[in-house]
Amino acid sequence: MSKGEETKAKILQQAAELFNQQGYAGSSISDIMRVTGLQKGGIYNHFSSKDELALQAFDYAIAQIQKLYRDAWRSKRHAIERLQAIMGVFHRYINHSPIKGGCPLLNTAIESDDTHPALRERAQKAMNSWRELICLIIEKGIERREVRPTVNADEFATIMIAILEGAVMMSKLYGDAIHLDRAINHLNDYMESQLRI
Amino acid sequence: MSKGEETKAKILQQAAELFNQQGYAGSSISDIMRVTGLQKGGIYNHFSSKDELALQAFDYAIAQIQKLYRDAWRSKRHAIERLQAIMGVFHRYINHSPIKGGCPLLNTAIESDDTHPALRERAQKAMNSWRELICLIIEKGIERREVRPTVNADEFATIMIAILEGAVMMSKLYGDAIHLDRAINHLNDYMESQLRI
DNA sequence: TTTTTATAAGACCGAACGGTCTTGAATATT
DNA sequence: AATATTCAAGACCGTTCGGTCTTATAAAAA
Repeated sequence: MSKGEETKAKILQQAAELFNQQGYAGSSISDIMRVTGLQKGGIYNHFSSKDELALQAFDYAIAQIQKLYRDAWRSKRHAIERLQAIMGVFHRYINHSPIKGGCPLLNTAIESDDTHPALRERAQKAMNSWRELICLIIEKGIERREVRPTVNADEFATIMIAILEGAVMMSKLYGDAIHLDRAINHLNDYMESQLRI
Repeated sequence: MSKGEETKAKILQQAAELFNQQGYAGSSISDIMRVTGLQKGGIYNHFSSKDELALQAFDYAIAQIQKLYRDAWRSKRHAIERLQAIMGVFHRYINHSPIKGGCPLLNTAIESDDTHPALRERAQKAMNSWRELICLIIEKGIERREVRPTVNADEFATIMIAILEGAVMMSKLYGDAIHLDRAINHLNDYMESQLRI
């Protein structure tokens, strides 16, 4: 990796964290200069605009967590265990994350939905890929007789993601992990009683 | 209501809607001037700063929806019906709201948690009052033998709010009400199978 | 080692920001 | 009807915004 590529990666990492805490509208170029320790020239040499940086920083944040998901579910064979592994990654990511500020998908979805079409589209795609991952695990689980064939994968994905993201919002609001813990307990109970054969 | 009080109320209504769509950092005084049709003098005559307006606008938005909740649950006698009535208000509020942009509590919680302590505190209080309302309904329901005495009211409140808010995020992200509908169906099923005696 | 290229600094720009203050007009009070 | 008060307009202020461009230097290629 050349000097320039290294600088660009560092900007993305630090900008992603800043955006995740302060939002896109709430973060100025000066803020980015401060956290990166660079001047304007150093930033605009790699990104054509604040907007472009925001889009790439979001993609960077999502790519990071997607890698964690992939590793987690591949390490398990049973569908229920795979879903639990994903919840475990989510839990760890929120409580001691490489990118502070909670879930980038949640934060970006909330901020962009009425204001920033390009960012919203990226958030939609990230959400699609998460939903599809959950659906795939469940459908494979049905094939393997681990999950009841009556389960609607798409509906379960909605419920699972909604509870996790809603609970993160509450835990961050209070600075208390208990809400996310309750959400995960609820999902575990629900999977045992409604999904597992 | 005097002329001035009327103007102030109009500013609050329109600012609340703007903030709910664009966020606090994403809305400028010029934006407020545009939606209210007033000049700076007209706004700063009623509010000492943008921050003060933001706080009062949030309180205004929350007071509006709290009134709807109160009316809804008082119209029912059975605990399960009361919870369903609250979900009904939430559903209607999101889909054809007096204040566009989704749930102000969700939006404000997400934006304020790392950036705006005063606003965060207000969001915490609003969340507390929602949780307490749900707890109260359940505890009364237990007393009246409508709800199983084993139910943990506080835990249920977390789950109910998390699913609803998470699902609103998804429905707003996609512009598709299906996710919120699924969340409400899930909660209804859950209440029937786990709460109702 | 020399030459070329990539990289980051930072002065600079116009526009927009949040906020102040004076002033004329509209509204209440008497 | 006369007076006192409230109210909103809008010019104005210093600061910060996102973004551009030239330039010295560091890194890479020859």
